[in-house]
Order: sequence, then C-alpha cells, then structure tokens
Amino acid sequence: MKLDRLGDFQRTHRNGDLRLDHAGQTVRLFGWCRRVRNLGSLVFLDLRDRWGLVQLVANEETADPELLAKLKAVRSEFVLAAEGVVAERESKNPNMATGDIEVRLTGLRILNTAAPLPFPLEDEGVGEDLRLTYRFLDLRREQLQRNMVLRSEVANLTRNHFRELEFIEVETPILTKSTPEGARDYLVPSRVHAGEFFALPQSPQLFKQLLQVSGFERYVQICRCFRDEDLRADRQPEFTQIDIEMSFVRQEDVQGVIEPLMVKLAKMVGKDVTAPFPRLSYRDAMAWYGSDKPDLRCGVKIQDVTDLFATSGFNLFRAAAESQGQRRVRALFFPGEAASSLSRKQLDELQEVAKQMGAGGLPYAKWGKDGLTSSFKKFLMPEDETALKAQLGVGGEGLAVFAVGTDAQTSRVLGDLRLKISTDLAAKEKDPALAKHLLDKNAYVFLWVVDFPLLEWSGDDDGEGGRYVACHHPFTSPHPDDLGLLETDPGRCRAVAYDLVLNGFEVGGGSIRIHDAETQSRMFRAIGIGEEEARAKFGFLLDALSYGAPPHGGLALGLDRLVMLLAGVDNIREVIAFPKTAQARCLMTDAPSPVDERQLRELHLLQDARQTYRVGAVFFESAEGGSPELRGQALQQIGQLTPRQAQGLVTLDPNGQILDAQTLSGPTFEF
RNA sequence: GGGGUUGUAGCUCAGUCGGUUAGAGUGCCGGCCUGUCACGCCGGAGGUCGCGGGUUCGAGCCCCGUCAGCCCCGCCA
Repeated sequence: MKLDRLGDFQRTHRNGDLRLDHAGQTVRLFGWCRRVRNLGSLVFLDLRDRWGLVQLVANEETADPELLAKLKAVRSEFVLAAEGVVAERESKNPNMATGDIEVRLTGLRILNTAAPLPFPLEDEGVGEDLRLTYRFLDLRREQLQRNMVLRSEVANLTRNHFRELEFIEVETPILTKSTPEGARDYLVPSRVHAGEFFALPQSPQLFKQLLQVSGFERYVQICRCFRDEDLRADRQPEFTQIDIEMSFVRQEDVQGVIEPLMVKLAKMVGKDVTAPFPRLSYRDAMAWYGSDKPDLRCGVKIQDVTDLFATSGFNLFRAAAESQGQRRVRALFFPGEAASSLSRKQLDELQEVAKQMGAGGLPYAKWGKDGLTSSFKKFLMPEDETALKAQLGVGGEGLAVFAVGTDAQTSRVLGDLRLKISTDLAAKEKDPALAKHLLDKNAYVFLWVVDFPLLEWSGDDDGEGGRYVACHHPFTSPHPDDLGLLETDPGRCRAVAYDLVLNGFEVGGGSIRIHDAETQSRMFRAIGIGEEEARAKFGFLLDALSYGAPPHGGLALGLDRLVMLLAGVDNIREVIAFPKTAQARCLMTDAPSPVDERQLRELHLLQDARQTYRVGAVFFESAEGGSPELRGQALQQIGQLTPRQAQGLVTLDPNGQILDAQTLSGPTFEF
C-alpha cells in the first residue's frame, strides 16, 4: 500500500478531549485505528491516541469517493492522520467520553499500515509469553499504559518530595566492585584488565554512605539495581530503588521523611493513610503474625495458648507445655459464621495445606450453632474450653486452629494459614465488620518493622561450616544497647534496621549505619571477614570512616513493588516496561544470547585456541571394527572441526557417524 | 537446585475409554450492507496437537525425556 507523508500536518486536538463544545470546528488528529466498522456506504472508525478515543465517520453522500475508498482500506492499528469537522452524533454512545460527537472526515492520511496483531489488544486472557514477545504491542494496552503513567507520576512525585526537603540527586556507578555478602552479582568482564571484573550494583549502598562522608547530608537517587537471584511474582533481576541517605539522623528522622511521601503516594491512588505508621518489633511481628512483613489488613493474631494445656489429657499439647518453652502451642482464631461453618472436608483440606507447610497436622476447635466441635474435643473439659475461649477472645461463632512446635515452625505455618484462611473467609463472611477484621481488602496498611537482629547464623544447622552473616548488610549499626553482645552473643544483638511494610509486602528497608572505623571492624570480625579481607574488599570504606564520617542512615524503597501495589496489580511485570520472565530471559530481544567468539577472546573469557591447544592424535574406535575407508571418512569429519576442539577419543558407528567423543585434553568436543 | 501447573488454528479454548476426515468462538481474506460503536449477514482460507523418543494394529489422549510460560520452596547482605 502506498503510504501518505506526514508533511506539514499538525495535530490540533487530543482525541479524548473532543466534546460537544467543539462542534463545527475543523480538527486535525493523529492516532491508531482501533477498529473499522464498514457498513457499506457508511464507514466508522475509532481513532486512538495516548489520551483517548474518538469516532471518525464518512459516507457516500458527502465524502469524496477517493477518501471513502482510502478509509475502507484501513485495517486495525493502521497509523492515521485525520482531518474533519466535529459534529453531534445521530446516535450517541454513553459509554465513551467522546460519545456525543464524531469527526466527519474531510481528509485522511495513512501514515503506516499494520499487519494483523498476534493478539487482540482488548483481551485480558492472552498468554504472558506472547505478550512479552510482543511487549511493544502489549504496552499499547490501556492497562499497561495506565501502569506506566502511574509509575512516571510516582517517580515525579518522589523527586519533588525529596527536592523540597533539600535532598541532592547524585548518580553512582553502574560498573562497580563486586563485594562479598549478599546476593549473587552480575559480573561484567574488563577488556582492559584481563581476568578482572566489574559487578553491577546490588544497591548503591557504599556510594551513598561515602556521599555522607563527602558532606552532602541528604542524598536521593532513583536507581537501577541488579541481583542475580531467582525470580518471583514480585521480584526481577533488575529493579529500581528509591535510594536515600541522610546525615545526623536517627531512625525516626529517616522514617519521618518517608511517611509523608507514602501518604502522598497513597492519596494519588485515592487511598487515605495516616502517619505516623505503627512500629512493630521484629520479635512481635514474628510472634503475632509469623512474618517479618506482616499483612495488617488481616486483624487475626497468632496467640500462645501453651499454658492452658499444662495438665491436659491431650498428650500432644501437654508435651509442648512440659517442654520448658522449647515447643509451644499457638493458635489463630477466626471469628464469624463463615469460619464456624467450614465443613469437615474443608478442614481436612486445610490440614493438608498445613502439612505441606511442615506441620504435623492441624488441630482445630470450632464454635458454631451446635456449640463446640473439635478434633481434640474429648480432651477438652468444660473448664478448659472456658479458659481457651477467654484466652482466644472467643465471643461468638468462630474457628480456632492450632500448631505445635518450635517458634520458627509454628510461626511459619500459622503465619501462612493466617492469610490464606482469612482471605478465603473474608470473601464468604456476611457480617461486614467481621469480614473487614479478617481482611480489609481495600485498605493500604503501612507499618515499620524495627529492631531486626543484626546477625543470623548461616550454614548447616549447628554444623561446622556455618558463620554469622548480616541480616541487613554489614554496614548496619548494632543497637547501642547491644554493642557488647557483638562478641559475646552475636545472635542476640539487635540492629538499628527498619523495614517499611505495605499489605504484606516489604516495600523498603534501611538502617542507621556504622560511622566509625572501629565498630565497622568489629562488625567485619563478627561475620568472619578478617582484617586483610576487609582491607582488600572495603578498604575505601574504612578509610572514609576514618576521615570524619558523620552519623548517618537511610533507606531504599522498591519502586517497582510500590507501584505494583499502588496500581493494584499482583505482578511486578505489570509495572515494568520490558521485564524478564521467571527464568530471567527477555522474550522480546531473546537476551541473554550467545556472543561471537571474537568478543569472548577480547574479554579474555576464551583463550585463543591456537595458543592454548595443539591438535593432537585422534583415536578411533569403531563399534563394528575399523576399516580404512571409515577412518578416511572420520578424518574428514575431524578435519572440519575447529582447531580448539583438540585431541581425544572418537567413537564411530559402522556408517562413520560419530557416536561419542571424549577429550583427553582441551575443551569438550562440539559437533 | 527442588516441587506444582500449563502447552491443540493468529488469539482464547473444547477434544469422552486410545479408534473414521482434530472442532468452536474470535481474528484474517472475499462478498453484501447508511447510524455502527464487540456492527450485522453470507462464503472461504487457516493445524509440526511445544519438541524428541517409546508403547500400540492405531497416540492430541498412555509412558520416558526435553524445551518454554506461570506459581511456590530454597535463594534474594
């Protein structure tokens, strides 16, 4: 098809802006054809640009025949420049912002054609692999356009927020130094320095601390970070952080600049949240919610009922009560009719879920219309039941489930069940107040989880190979009250570290940092980094701390995850323009991909074959005994191999086909 | 690294107990149509049943392997 030129055609309006007020005006528009409705001598076309949709129309009686023919040739997603007169419609469309008017065409330029799309833009259920392969088309879809606009707005609001607070935006290197600890690095080989590598930053952590030593006092950056770890629905190998660092601050000061930002961001999507956000210690979060990022939209708490069973006839529970705190009985109580009316079958299914989480079973007690039903009813004396109800706060109907085991075991099981059961029940519960208690779906609930442990034991359980590693990172300040524990009882030492949690997602985390070289050295010692290694890996930091480093601290917010929650979507890929798959591939560009050997040599990743390997003798071993002809054929095949495929043993079948090849030296044979 | 799940027309899916020529809707192509807006009506084309192997007289269906998408565990200072 012959295309028209853009020429001097100028847009006068955005498609979505046209209203009845414009009637009579001649307008010039750009856009993509969403759909043509060709009624024969009357043709409609929906023209879409970034801001909206408007109906174009032409008919046989009034339009130039050439124009009408051109209009009929248009297919979905053709790129058009349209000129026409705005007119009130004969039949209006109340579902459309521009539904009262249409544009009667006086001119049309086809700026580009479009092949039929591999998937329809309107459909929701298109396979994600297809969407990712044609991401540039996927991004035409309204939902993704909205998400990307939201993301842009969030970034803008964030920049303005910090600028008003006199933060300075500083860019830090992408090519930087690999450091021990933490996630796996993405490495970039150095061409200039054979055998040496840059790493892509897992975060600009050390640079932002050094900027404090430099005296900037308030730093912010919206920066890309890279971690070569496996993916999840809310995790990508490259992601964006809102990274801040401040001097002369305490934990509360950092939180104090973040909270108003969150209030503004929530407001942007029509949610009211109030600061300050609740603070919850790591200990309490684990005890009450079984998670270090509890979803407080759910009001159900884990409760300890161990003591109630000290003399119980139920051996499982009594044994825990007699274990001196090693094992405990903990419970969740879900109030409401939806909970009390769960069937035996549904409870069995929950038990299976619990078992998969590592629980032995799922004892339960249910108070319904017919009173108590329980898997351990025969051991539950009336006075026990009364005590249990008092402890759990059982007012009316409801369901209690129990877990027995160590704190870690029961936290895990009950933490997961808490959300799963609450979500299910909230959807069924008729009493709105109770449903909201189970799960307040529309709420945004922020909180700070504070007082994280500084260190955790890593490695085989109480095996030899283990050591302490930093929970947050090795630059996190120990809690001033716990400094002495660093050498005596490192596992009990708390950190001045804090996570910002929203609806069960960790959206940010930060800490007050160590700002003196001595404490930093003690920290390195505690995690088994010796003096020499510390100098080699972090010498610049230790130096910096010795030249007047101010007390400082900061935080990083996960922008992608935050936008995901603000957009109300459940996958991080929905807020990233060009994301990776769960296997860390880009289906559109097909990255990662092999590169030329020449590139590898240049980067010293592949030695020059002729230098390293000599072609040596090739041994033949025919399956059916060798023959001179076969060897001749085989030699010919071997001769076609590249030089780097060196010396070894080749096994051939009677037809001279290579069955197997083994190198005696040099790299593996490749065919 | 481990577990689960999905893969059939461009797209979304159905396909019975292993049995004749693998279907539907939509999209696409052609024709008709002056008030459509998921336009309508008529006709047509379109298949490596992800890939490889096996069992069988016979495989979209059963078995083994493999690749890819998604979710989870481990991992993510």
